[in-house]
Amino acid sequence: MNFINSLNEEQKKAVIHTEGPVMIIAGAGSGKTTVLTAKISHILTQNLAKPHEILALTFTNKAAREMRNRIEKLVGICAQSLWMGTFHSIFSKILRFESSNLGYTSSFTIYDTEDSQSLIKSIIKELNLDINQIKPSAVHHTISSAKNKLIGADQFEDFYINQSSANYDFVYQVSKIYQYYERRCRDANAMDFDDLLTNTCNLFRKFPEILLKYQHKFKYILIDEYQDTNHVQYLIANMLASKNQNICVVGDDAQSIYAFRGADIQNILNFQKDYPHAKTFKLELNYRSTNTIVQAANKVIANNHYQLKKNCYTHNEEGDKIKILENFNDQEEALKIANLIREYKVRYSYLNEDFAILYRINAQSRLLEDALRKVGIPYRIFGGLSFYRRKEIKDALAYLKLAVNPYDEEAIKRVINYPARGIGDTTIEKLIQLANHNQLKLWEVIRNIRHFGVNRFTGAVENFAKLILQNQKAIINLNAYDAIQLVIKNSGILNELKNSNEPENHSRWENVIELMNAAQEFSNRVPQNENNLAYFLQEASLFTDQDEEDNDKIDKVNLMTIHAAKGLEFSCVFIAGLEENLFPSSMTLFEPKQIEEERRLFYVALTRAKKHLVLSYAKNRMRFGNLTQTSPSRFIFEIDSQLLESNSLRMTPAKLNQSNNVQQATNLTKLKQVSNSPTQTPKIDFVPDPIDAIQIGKKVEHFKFGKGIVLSLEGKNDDDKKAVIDFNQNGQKTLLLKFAKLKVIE
DNA sequence: GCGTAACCTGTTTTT
DNA sequence: CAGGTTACGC
Repeated sequence: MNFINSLNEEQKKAVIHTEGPVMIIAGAGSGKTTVLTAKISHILTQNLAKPHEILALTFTNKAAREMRNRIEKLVGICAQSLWMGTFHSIFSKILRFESSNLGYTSSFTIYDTEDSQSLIKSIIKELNLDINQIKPSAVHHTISSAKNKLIGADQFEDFYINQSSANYDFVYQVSKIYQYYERRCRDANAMDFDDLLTNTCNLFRKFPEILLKYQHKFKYILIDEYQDTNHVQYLIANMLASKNQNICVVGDDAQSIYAFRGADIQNILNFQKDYPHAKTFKLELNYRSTNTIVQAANKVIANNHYQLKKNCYTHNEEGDKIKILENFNDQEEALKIANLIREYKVRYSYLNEDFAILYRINAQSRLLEDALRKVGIPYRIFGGLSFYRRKEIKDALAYLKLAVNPYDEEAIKRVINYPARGIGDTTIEKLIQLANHNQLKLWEVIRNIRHFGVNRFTGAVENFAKLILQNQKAIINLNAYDAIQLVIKNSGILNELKNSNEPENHSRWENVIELMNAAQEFSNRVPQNENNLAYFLQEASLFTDQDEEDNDKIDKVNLMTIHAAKGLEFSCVFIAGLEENLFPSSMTLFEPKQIEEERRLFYVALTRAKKHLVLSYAKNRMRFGNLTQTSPSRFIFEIDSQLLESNSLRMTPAKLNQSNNVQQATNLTKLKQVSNSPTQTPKIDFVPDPIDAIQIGKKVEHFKFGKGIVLSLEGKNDDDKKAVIDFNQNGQKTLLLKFAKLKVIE
């Protein structure tokens, strides 16, 4: 086979070993995608399986699409029937077939993060809890990680209350919210992102015959980016593979950067334990970067404790040294980067698209954009607000969702008064109350509003119900495009936007039109049986920033977060904002494990570069609206200084972990940030006995302290005045507690 | 019920 | 700085 001959020896071995469990550890730039594509093509051309018998799970839709296209070039049109996509999209598809077994209809809708948090927020309000103490985002995160461990609402309290670091109050409240949340999602015939995984898992556990069907169906299972799978994904993959044992996982533990989202690096570290007969292949030859870049990356990642042994190397040229860009402040940084891009374009004959500027947080893009505009360099920005998350698009989608699933509570709340029909917050609250008291679903109350007596708002609610019912009827048997046209027209959104005086509403109008174009494209693309609103909405819900297609072919510089850059490569990479507290992020400074994830993130950033690498930091940066002094990131100093341009680093590293004093100073900074009165200096009282520390607030009874100090802060209320910093023996692990908002870093 | 203006609060990363 | 929330006047 032609495509096999072009591989190197290791790659070839990994490709032709098709039977039994296989783990491929693929270093950055080692041709991972090539191997996966070749492997699937090999299975097909050897007639080991039909396309629809192969399940290939990827991390993004875009990765799936690209791989499918490449396979199609090798083996032809049959690649279209491969089961290839993200965990979430493949499992949604399975869940639509099997939904009735779980008590959903096949037209269930999907709640994105915003929907989930909005629902949690209303539950918190209904329970009369303080929104400032129990934050919806924190609750959602806690529920989400519980779901990823397959801990249901009924087991939640038992599970977490036994943890030594548990905050009883919080656990109790979340447990309650969790139970309501689950119930409301089910009533709404909606699944959140986590449900798409846990429901699939539960489906297979409860119905062995269904599991068996899919075990037989999928002769080969391949999983890309295995280092970023979470526990549920891991369990499902193992269940599906247990019959044929043909599971091939591909990944690089050094590039695991999604632990915050539940990814469990142990999945890849333990693969050999899970499958003792597994064959492991290591792809260590880097085709992408210069030797300088490969060595720098190796040196950095060597500082991590949790990793598989690997020796990445390259036959590429030595290449130029890594440049360090020191700047007075963040504005100067942006401007210098922009100017350097202009310079490099001439010196190395690069195009705009050969450049990427990577950063830790999306907020950093603003200044960079300003500078690029000023210098006249066109740029393309990835991430930020993706098309399907914009307000006007979500409004339009809400009407579409209601047409297939009127029970969708979040969709109802979104558009019941948009365009305005005189149904305000109080009315909505009343409707929800009616639903709760009568054990009904929100839609059932709205549809039968007259049964609950006649009010000022009855007519308005009735009209809304009529509109939804009308849409629901009208779209039966329509394809996605025709359905959208009809529903959008009925909704009155376009008129609302068109008649508005506000200038930004014109572009919103254009976006809604663009949504209709997307539906047309969808209807032309998908097979007949999937050409309906439910599937279109599913695609929209699971669409991510990283899937965004370039809609123009103009040569532009690329701007994105490092997370968004995973899997991409550029000739010249700038990493901006390499400062302590920003990268590594201030949120991660206390836990070695989190620092390791930040380091892997840095590793990912470094290894995106093919030829040139510029590391940049500013000595002053605007944060919280005021100027703060910074010190260069510890990660810069982990690179061999011989690999850096000489004399380029003028500042010395912040002294880390040298003594408790320094550690305390860091913690104080941190505390000041947390405190409501950051300008005031905290007074420090040393408390020799840890018991004293425990007695300060009732809520900490469940914590175990090592040696601790107590700080009294000049806060607005009593809670703000109390904080405890706890050091364990080696002075490394730090717990930071503030009773007002107990923030625990395990 | 709705619109505006002052006010508060808090910053990772995203399927 | 920015977004989200509250207070207030219509």
